[in-house]
Amino acid sequence: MTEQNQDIDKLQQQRQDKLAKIKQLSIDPYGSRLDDIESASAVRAKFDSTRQDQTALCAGRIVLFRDIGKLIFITLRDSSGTIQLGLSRKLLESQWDLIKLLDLGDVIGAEGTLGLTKTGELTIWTTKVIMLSKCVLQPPEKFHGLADIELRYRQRYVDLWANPEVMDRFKKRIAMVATIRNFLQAKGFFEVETPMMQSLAGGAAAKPFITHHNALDIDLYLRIAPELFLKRLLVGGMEKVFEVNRNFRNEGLSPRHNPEFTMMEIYQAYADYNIMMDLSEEMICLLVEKHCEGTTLQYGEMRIDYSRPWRRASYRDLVKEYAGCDIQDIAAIRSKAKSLGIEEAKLDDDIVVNEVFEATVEKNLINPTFVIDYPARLCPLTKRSKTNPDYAERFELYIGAMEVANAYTELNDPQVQYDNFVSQIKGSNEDENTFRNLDEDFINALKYGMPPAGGLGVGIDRLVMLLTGATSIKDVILFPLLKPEK
RNA sequence: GAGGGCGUAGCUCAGCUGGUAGAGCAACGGCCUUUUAAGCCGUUGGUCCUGGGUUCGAGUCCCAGCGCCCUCACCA
Repeated sequence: MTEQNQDIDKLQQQRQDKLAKIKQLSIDPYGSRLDDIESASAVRAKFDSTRQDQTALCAGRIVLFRDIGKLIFITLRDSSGTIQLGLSRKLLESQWDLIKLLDLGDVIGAEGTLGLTKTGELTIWTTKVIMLSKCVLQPPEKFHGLADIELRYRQRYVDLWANPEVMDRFKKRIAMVATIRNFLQAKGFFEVETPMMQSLAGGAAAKPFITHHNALDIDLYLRIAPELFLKRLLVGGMEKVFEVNRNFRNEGLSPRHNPEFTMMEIYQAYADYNIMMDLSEEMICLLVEKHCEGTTLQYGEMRIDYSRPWRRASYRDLVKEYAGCDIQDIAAIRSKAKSLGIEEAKLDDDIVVNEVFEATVEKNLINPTFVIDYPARLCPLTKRSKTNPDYAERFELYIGAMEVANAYTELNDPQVQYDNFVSQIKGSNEDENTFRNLDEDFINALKYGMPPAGGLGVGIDRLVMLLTGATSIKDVILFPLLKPEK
């Protein structure tokens, strides 16, 4: 039985009728394996206008259809781009019945001879059309594409071919992640995978998602960070490791936040946060060089200059510069906080300082800026500065007023780490609903001795946003979270 | 979670201070062998997001709900 019913709309019914007619021609409307296909861009690249004997076989979706009677021009799209097919009745008399049943949106293969039209358009003068998949739904309008934002996210499978810039952006993301992997592997980093389901969600201050394992009858948390497992690998003797994978945080959505997002974390034994700074600068500049046009990129209203060297400024100096007060001067900081409308009275000193930082400094950090040396109390997993123990050897990288990376000289003293965890748990309040657990096994690992190390976390989605000009994180995630319909 | 905006044909969009639903693309029929969002002639197509209410009359006004977007909050 079919799922067809009276509710099926007229446009769909017309296409179903064509599908039936294709079957009557003894042709499978859903095709089969097709070997030796060339991409549209590969065919464009190989075409030699001095030759008349070149052939090509392409496969893709019909996105434009121009029927001139005994001649039909089709624009076929694959992930590499488009190529024009010329279907002449003279050449394709035996297949003309099938050709008259083709619709916009159908997936077909076409084989023929390459040539140029009068107007110089590269064309496959087709000698054989291969039906690969019938499209029984009406595709979006050919010129505007799919514009409805909600539909674009819900039906990304249409968005990707209806709006070529969407395919291009995701291809860029894919290429950038590949560049990152190659870059790190060439430096001798091991790419590893650590648990996404954890019995303790640690390594960050965030609300986790909870799930349940039936056989063991235990609750598990989707990880909020891979940090504590990657450091265990340092203890295990892997000196250089990285992981690119999803983190999950049970928080609100925004143009910069998706509940699952891709984080890359890198750990390097015998290094420190200065080495991580150099590494991140080198890596992101490589991405700009390989995947972007020029070193100054437009992002929304901002023009961001990625040329090296990037600014490195201390947290304290930046607060002085943009808030006009010294973070050591708590009275001044509190009065500044009040003037910014921050309810500072019930907050700890260091939290107030950070509120002031976020309210005054962040929005000014347009060009890549390393904010270095954070107040130590904000950094429970970070080693303190030897020269001034009030500060931790930590930096955050800001680009386009957005935090894209966070790095430390990793704390490797098990006793200090233990004390930090305990005081952090004490400091957390109930309505915060943030899970803070003491990971005793992690402390145990540190007791075996973790080499001094630098660690770096990079928000891949945000980096891709910046480098592809996407102002919403949903535009760099293939299937962003949306509420289910109805 | 709070505030603001949006939801009309398969798609992209009009629709004024309330008067009975429109265009382009797509589709269908016709013409056309070098088009480029092909063109020309003709035709079809609507639970105006859902449910209430006000009104002689609601796409339009009011209330509630659903979804999306923006801003804010939590955070990366």
